[in-house]
Amino acid sequence: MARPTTPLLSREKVFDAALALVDGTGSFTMPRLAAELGVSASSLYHHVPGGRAEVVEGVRAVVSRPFAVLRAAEGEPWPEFAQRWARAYRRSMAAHPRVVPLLAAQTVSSPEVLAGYEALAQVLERAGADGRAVVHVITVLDCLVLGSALDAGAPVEVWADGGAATPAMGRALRAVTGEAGDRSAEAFELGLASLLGGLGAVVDRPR
Amino acid sequence: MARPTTPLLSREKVFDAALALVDGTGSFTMPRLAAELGVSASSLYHHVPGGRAEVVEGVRAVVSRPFAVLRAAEGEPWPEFAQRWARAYRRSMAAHPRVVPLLAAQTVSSPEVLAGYEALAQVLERAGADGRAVVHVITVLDCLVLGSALDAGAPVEVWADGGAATPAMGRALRAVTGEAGDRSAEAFELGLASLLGGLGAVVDRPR
DNA sequence: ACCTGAACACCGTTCAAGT
DNA sequence: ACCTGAACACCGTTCAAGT
Repeated sequence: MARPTTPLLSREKVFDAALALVDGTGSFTMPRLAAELGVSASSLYHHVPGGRAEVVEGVRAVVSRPFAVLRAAEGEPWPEFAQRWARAYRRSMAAHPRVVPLLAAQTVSSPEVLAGYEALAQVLERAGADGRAVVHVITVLDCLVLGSALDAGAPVEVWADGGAATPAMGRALRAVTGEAGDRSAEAFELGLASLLGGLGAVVDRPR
Repeated sequence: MARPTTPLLSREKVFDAALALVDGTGSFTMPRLAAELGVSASSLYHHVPGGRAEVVEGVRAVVSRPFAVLRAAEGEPWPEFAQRWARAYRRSMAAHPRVVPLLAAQTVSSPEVLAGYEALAQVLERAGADGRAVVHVITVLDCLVLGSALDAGAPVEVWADGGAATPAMGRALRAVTGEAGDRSAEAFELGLASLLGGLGAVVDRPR
């Protein structure tokens, strides 16, 4: 067919298909992605010249969208916004658990996602935090979110079947399984509440 | 040469060489690993029948050793041990930043590393924490450690050169660069202190 | 501009063959 | 038991060729 009258591909289509592939199978390859789109592998490079790494970054932007568009309301206190920020970020990632390890292996360069970080930096700055405090608070929240998103995708059974080798872990897990609620999300909320308490001192009274 | 009188390889040698390769280049492949060991790729499978995934798990065990051998002292209070635990775990990982994304992509199955988690579970259990509390506390600390270890390996320049798009992040980072001290480690300490404060309520007064 | 097929240098893994 | 080379099905990426 060579050049079709209307393009078969677009960046959007490529990223969406890649996300669907990772959600469904846990990984993606350029040939499989092309097949899914009914196209040859080399066609992808016309729309995504950066190749595989650019596809991953595009998937990051798609997955992070609900988080990346967050902006503080007029006069919203920083702890409120930081809480919204961290929750939205984790939710975005945890909704696509198999994508997270893929993203963790690559540095953030998507402008949309960077804008999400900038929003929090501005709120902290306006609250009177100095540079150190801004960097530390964002780093800590980022760590908890990323760690929790990874955790949300990992199967728990590992610990349980350790059997004789990990009796205390086994007991704790048996006590929790079958309960309502999301173990990973609950732990995240516990951690977030603790962090926001502790971080208050750093923002409100910069050293 | 076929079968040598004394084996050329051992599991230890394979794991150590893989770690060195990842530390040095950021990744490893079976052929490159074999070349580094002066051996053919197919030889590796005699010592590591599980292939690539087993090598990754072996590297995890090597990297985590300083953490995995931790045990609580007689009568050591749980917050003290939890702090030692989290610090040792993060230090082990942050010492090999390029290995962390590799490990994050794969579920923990190394018995040595699982024993490290079991040690913390036992301390929490003895302190009177119920199953829910044990699981939540370990999960939260695990998230912070893993997130921070990933963060420790990521380059920061990304934010700075966003330029006009991320002015507040840029200001904050310029204020911090050139300072003594490790940004990632400081943020981790801040987060750890906050968490241990907040988690106390859950352990000491299980719901 | 956009798609294709052929080609290149690489993967991870298996397996019969050697000692 | 331990190492080898050949083989297999697969990668990511490039590029000349077509419309």
